[in-house]
Amino acid sequence: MSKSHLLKTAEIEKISHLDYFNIAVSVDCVIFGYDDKELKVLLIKSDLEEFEGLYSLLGDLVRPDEDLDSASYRILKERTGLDDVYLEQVHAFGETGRHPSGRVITIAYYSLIDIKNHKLQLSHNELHWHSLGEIRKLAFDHKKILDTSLRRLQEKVMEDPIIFNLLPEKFSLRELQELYESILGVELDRRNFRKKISVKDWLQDLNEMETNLSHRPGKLYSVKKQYQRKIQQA
Amino acid sequence: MSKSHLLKTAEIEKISHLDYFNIAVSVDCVIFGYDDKELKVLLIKSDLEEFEGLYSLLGDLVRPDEDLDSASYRILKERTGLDDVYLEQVHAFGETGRHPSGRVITIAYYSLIDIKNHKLQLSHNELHWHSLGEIRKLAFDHKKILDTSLRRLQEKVMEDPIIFNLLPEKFSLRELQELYESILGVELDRRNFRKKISVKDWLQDLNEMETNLSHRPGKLYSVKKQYQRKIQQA
DNA sequence: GTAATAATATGTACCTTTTACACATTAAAG
DNA sequence: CTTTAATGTGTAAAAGGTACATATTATTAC
Repeated sequence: MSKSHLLKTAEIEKISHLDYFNIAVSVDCVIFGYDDKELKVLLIKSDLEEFEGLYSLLGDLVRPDEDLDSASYRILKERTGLDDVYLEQVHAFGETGRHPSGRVITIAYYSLIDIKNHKLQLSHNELHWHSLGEIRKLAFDHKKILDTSLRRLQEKVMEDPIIFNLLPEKFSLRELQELYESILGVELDRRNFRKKISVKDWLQDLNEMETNLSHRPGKLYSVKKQYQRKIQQA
Repeated sequence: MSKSHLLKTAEIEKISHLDYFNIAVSVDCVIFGYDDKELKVLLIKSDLEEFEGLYSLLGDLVRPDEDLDSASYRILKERTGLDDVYLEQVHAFGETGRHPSGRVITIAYYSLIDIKNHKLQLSHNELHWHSLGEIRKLAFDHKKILDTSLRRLQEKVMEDPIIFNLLPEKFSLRELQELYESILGVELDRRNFRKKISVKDWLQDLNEMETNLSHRPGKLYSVKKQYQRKIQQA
């Protein structure tokens, strides 16, 4: 059961005579990463016949004895090996027809991880990073979940210092700006961007420079300790 | 079952041997109203022994064949007789210990209704309007749900024309300002408030005046037709 | 070692939005 | 017709956002 959040039809039927307990609850994680100057999301090939060839988000059923938040942490840990991630609940999706095998409502979370730093065990898992621009269709209602999560991330990213979860510990202002541009889908003016960031006072100047570039290196920064929040409560 | 969203312990135990289907799903509605210059919320006396004397939000279990949104509409309709209301999903609350009788996760919605216009059948129902300032403690985790919903309403109310769901069809700018002040918990400057509202262009000047006042009456406005949205999608 | 390259770092003028604040007007009541 | 209790309105200052150009620096190629 932990290998997939998909329900087998037999399991649904076994309990369908019970009136109020034949709704299954799952958690789906929109795992955002940033690499190669593009915002990406971690997807798995759907193993459901109905969705052959399509990818889906990572999810699993919620266990009777675990909190919703814990379930999303567990899924991330099981699938990626990571346990030090930013996670935030987005929305509950519960239309009757959303799962072909039966009634499953799902609570969507998004998470932000630093692809480079955390080496995932992707290969044996059929997990792959997909650029957001290239995703047209996903299994279930996962495209809608992805869109909603991205919108939520966009709304939040200028207000709260969560973006640093997508970056390595040390980064330049250019890298930070490029990441903002990927998330927001707009180009930003460098001088205005730096002004705006410096007003927020999120960054620690490390007095170090980029290395291994074929041009003038930029200063390196990290996020100040007090802004390294990983968890977001309701 | 439709009379309450509370679970009887026997029902929980009957299905507890099933691994993934003994999570019940409920919907709880934070029903906001505005009357007597105060923001109010509709509560019912808890019929659970554990919460004797406490009030709780209106909720019910989600039926296997109904969408989450439909469930929240149904609850509102059953409890208040209203079917023309603004509803928006807020958050899923799913800690293991949140319901004393078993595992129940709940999806919270808030709704905005015009108390004066819609005469509810409150009496036979043990339903009562409570001023937000006076609520200290509620059954279950409903205080937390209420706080989260209010915060969400506050974030949204200056951006989207949803506030008019709390007012009668015709209202003065003073009434509108007082309502904003109740929701946001701050005092607003009259001239600046009017400027801000007029920029948004949400209002239709009705060329009518208030009546039955012992002072100079104000102009009456209504929200423009195109902003009379009732439903809010994910 | 000098020039070319490709980036970093920085400031100012303009415009828009937000804030603070005061006085003339009006309908009703006495 | 005076008092009351509210409505309706504008302007100046501050803060925040936008548009925009030049000097500097580490590296690479010659």
